[in-house]
Amino acid sequence: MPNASRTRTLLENSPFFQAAGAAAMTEVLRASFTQILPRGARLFEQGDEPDFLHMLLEGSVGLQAQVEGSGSTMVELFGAGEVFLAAAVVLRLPYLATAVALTEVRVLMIPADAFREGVSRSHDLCKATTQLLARHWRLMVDQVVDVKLRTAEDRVARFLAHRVSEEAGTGNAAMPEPRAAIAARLGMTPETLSRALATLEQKGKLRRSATGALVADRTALSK
Amino acid sequence: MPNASRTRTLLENSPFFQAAGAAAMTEVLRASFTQILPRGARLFEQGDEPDFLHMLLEGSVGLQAQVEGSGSTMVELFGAGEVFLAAAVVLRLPYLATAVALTEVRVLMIPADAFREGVSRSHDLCKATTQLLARHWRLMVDQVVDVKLRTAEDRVARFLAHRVSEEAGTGNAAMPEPRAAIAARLGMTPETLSRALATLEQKGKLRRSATGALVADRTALSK
DNA sequence: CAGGACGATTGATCCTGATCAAGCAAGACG
DNA sequence: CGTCTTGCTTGATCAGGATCAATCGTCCTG
Repeated sequence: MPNASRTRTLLENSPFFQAAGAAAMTEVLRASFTQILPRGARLFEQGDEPDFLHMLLEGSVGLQAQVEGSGSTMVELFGAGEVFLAAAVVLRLPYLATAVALTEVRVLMIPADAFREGVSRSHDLCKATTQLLARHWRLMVDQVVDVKLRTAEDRVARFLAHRVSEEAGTGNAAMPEPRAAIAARLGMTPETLSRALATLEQKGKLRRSATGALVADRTALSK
Repeated sequence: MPNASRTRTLLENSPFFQAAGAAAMTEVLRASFTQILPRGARLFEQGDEPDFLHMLLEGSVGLQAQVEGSGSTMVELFGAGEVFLAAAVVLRLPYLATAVALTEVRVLMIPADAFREGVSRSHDLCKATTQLLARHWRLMVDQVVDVKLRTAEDRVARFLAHRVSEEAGTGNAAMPEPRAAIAARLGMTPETLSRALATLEQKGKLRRSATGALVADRTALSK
């Protein structure tokens, strides 16, 4: 399938597009364009004024926050179909984090002005934005609970279980992004992540396929 | 000042009310009422279907999330003027956390139906909601960064600095909520909070007034 | 094919903050 | 007015995960 039509399918099936409705979206999309970036590229930097709202069409992007003198973490990972950093765009406030391409990515760039105008003009688009932000808020709540309450091994198990449930069918947990990024998202070092994976494998909750991909027993993982 | 008019003032000055505009708000407020609850009361429970959007008029409320077998944390603290749990109301999804009154509170109860209808009818109210959610998302991002990257003592210092800056004028950091709640919000035990406060005091970044209230040197705290 | 370079894994040790356990101050109540 | 409760503080010990360090495997490149 060529890129153009795959983009359209992905777009139209995304929850955000669904909620906003085709009418409002085509308007906003008129000003948008797609871009392909290699692993390691930065979509924007912490502190920048937001010029674009992004929708990830393919690949994986990490939101990396750095703190003077204390290193950096991955605040969130986004996969294909996700629209991100609506918060900064809506508030016209500098990004709190840098967006890094963790794999090669194809990303739809929606100019911030066009988006804000769309939100102003279209009530449906505004409502869709509200739902998007509400969902994202809840994801962050989940993460806070995870980091504060669960052990490193638990967090890894839950992360894998979540990945498995996204990958409909096969009990396969894809981890296309570098270990260091996943570890940072989970609030641990790569060493700890590695050990947790080893432990889970040893407990039989996980095994490696011939290709090295992780195959998980979902029911075993969630407990 | 009697409660009724104080309520009106607080309401009209809140960022949410400002953004939504008086017209849309009066409509929504028609169905609302205020309630006074003692410390320890629960406004709603984790898992409940949201029946109300809440606006805190006085006092302090904590969002407490509990995890089977791993205890519970305070995900967020809300003070007077804050509107909370718009996310659950917007999505019609069960609350992820329990709301506990950490002091005696006066709270405006906005029926979820009335609010959702208001958002559907009024584009301004919808825009105000996106701004509210965007702000709340950023608060959670801040917290994730804090918990993952900073030491307990740093988090306490930053928390105090923030409280001081809210308390315009006097370098006074109010802590009306129980220590255990603050500690949980900061991702530590009450013991660790206590020790951190002692250390900051000893470093001269903090002192106690005659009444026992904490007085902080803001510039010293932030570094 | 040798030589790096980089990411993941494994091993040894250390440190922050949790846990367990007393003390202590202040209000509640018979 | 004593005692009981509750919340905060202080002390001693423990453990989960970080850090430091070495090894391994894979890919890249000359």
